[in-house]
Amino acid sequence: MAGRAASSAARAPQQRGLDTRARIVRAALEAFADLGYDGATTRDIAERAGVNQGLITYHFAGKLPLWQAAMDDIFATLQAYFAAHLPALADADPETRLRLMVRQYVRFAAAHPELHRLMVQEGKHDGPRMQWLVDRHIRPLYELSTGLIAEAQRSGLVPDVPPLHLHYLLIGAVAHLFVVAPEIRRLSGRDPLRPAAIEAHADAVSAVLFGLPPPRAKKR
Amino acid sequence: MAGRAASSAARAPQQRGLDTRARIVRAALEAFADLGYDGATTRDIAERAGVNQGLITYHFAGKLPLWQAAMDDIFATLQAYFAAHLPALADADPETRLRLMVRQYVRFAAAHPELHRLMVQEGKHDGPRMQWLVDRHIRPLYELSTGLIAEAQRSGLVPDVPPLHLHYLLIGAVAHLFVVAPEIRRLSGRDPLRPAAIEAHADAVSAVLFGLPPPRAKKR
DNA sequence: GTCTATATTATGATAGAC
DNA sequence: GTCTATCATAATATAGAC
Repeated sequence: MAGRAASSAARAPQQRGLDTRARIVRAALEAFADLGYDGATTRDIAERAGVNQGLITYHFAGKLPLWQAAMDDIFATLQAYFAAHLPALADADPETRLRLMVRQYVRFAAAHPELHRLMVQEGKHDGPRMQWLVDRHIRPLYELSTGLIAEAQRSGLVPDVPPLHLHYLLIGAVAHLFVVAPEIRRLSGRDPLRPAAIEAHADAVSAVLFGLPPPRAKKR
Repeated sequence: MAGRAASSAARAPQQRGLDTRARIVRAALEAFADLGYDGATTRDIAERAGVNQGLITYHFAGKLPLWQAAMDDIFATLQAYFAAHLPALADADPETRLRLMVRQYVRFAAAHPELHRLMVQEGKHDGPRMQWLVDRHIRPLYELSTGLIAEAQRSGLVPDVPPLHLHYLLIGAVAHLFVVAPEIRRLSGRDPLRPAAIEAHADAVSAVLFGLPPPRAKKR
């Protein structure tokens, strides 16, 4: 009884809270991405998470800390995604590796359009939130990306334009289709999040960035 | 006196109102683009326009009609911009004409980042506002753009990928840099809205879309 | 940990003075 | 046409029951 109570006291009091906390974070990601920081309400987030609004103040100190936790979560997801997929292409030639990295990035953007929705929401106006985001998450990714771009340019694999421009050009080229997926559904009746459409978009990005098709080299 | 009163009654009673109405519309464009439909408040819009909040109800029926008027305004600006610039390149060869059109589009996106901010805000979630926007403004532009893309593909000027994908790829590639300009300023210390940066971005888009540099053809 | 109040503030819309 | 004043509603945050 003592042992059971002890283990229960050491685990359960956190476990349920951690589950709830995670559900709130995921609900917050969707809400902030859809409606922006101001547009999203803690009541809406609590409702999406299936919990009471007062719990947000308990698990987080308020709306801003919740937003910060949500941003930490999505960037951790991004990092875990690439950590899981990059080793698989370690033994490819540089061009194939680059093409596959771009394809993985397209797939991630399709699987998590909320990341780019959040980045657009926050990138539009300077302020404490953006400063926090740039220092904590954006700058490290930017350094990594522009480093890879400069290397690819030295190898002649991608056009020799300023890495800053190529970096943001690529983000927009990859993500915009998925960011406005509901618009495209209404406009064309087709769903850009279908696997076939995702691969078609990866082909399209590869074609404009590297030259024509990705696996099969076509001569004409 | 009758004539003066008549002309005054036919003009002045509207003129001041029209000026105020236009100032409100411009303020609304900025607010909706920055904060989204829900995040933007009529009080904030009135303050940006330098008028009282009650005036919005007078000039527009409410928040939604104001949003519609703002969308009509920015798309009219887009149409006027291309109507003013396209005739100048009527007597160029097809490739030069395409390159210049893309450059003009880059310049417009830099001059009016609020258009793309608004499109991202509204393209994310379906609903009556998006339906109105697609039917009234997005679909006609989409038909025009994909028609031009298909023609350019038949001439071998741009990669042969689905026009839907190339259309949204291009929008993202062109506009994202300007949409998140404040982020880039904080990240890099450089302003993407400088004329030199705008032209550099047009060069970058041209390089990835058409192949290397724009005016001077480089052989290697 | 989770819930039900509630205090305070801010929103969209309206009524009426000028 | 433009303003001030106000209503009803909904927001964040907090206090306290369970």
